[in-house]
Amino acid sequence: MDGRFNLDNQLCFRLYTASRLITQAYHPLLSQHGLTYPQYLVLLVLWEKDSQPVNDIAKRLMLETNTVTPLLKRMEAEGILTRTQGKKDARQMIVKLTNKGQELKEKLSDVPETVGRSVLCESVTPETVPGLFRMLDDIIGQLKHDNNESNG
Amino acid sequence: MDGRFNLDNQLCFRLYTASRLITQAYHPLLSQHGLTYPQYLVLLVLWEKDSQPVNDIAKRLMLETNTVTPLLKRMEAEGILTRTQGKKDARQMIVKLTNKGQELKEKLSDVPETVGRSVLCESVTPETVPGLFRMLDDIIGQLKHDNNESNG
DNA sequence: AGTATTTATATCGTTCACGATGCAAATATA
DNA sequence: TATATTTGCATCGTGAACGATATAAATACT
Repeated sequence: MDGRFNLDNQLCFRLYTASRLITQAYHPLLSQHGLTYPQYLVLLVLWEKDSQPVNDIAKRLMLETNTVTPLLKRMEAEGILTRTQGKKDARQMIVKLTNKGQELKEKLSDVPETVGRSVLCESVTPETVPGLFRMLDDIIGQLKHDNNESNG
Repeated sequence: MDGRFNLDNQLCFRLYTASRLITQAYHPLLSQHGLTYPQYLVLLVLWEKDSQPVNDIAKRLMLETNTVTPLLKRMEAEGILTRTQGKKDARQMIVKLTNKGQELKEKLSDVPETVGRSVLCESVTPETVPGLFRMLDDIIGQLKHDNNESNG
């Protein structure tokens, strides 16, 4: 009768599950290089633009600095990047890839395609993906706005 | 040139972000009742069908028992449910809602609608949601299959 | 200049996720 | 019936996420 509480009707559960499972799909590809999925996301950001303060990385990933800081420290301990105090602004920590971090770009070059292929199916095709992206981007934009509003 | 590594091209990042943000949207609604989002998912499962072994709950949520067990223990400590050894099979722990757990169903009755409204936007409407569900279900089905295969 | 506020980052505590592993009960096989 | 395998759940260790809070540097204000 009242399907409000039905798990199968929940958008969030689908997003939560899809996110977990696709992260699991990345796992074998990343773990052989000692990386986790969130660490891979940091690399994507730094490959795009090297030498950024913690805050810019966090904003790009829509994460808090209290999530990103320990993550960066682990990556620093692995020799993937360096964290140095900013010169203009001594509060900032500038994050910069090491050679090892830059070399990972080549080593992981087939990851996007491999994972991309693994999600293609009847309803998810090169034709339908833009529509899916649009909906997810809209949801993200909406929620980012709402969540910020309710905090102040 | 080569957009393979562009964060904006990544499906997983969108799913990961959308999942996090929508979970954050649940937070104020759930935390006033002392619940987390994964705990709310357990309640959805038990409201659907009370008195289930740990394994059935884990399978329904597509989680491992080593994730679900501590979660259930915390909920037991809160007096939301009970865990009792199965009679037919002494290995099973049967999870059953307490009165408090059943009463939460009424107290949380407006949560699905509230969260549902908060994600509606131009491209996500009652008309387009079934298509979105279809794609997410396909992705989940695909990855569940793949991930199980690669383990054995 | 001196004080208040904001900003950038970090620390702490709690709760997931999950790989690896352990253990006891149930089941299959010899 | 004895032994091997499978199954259901739990424990342990690690790495996120994130709310709350702390701290120091930068900025605004008086």
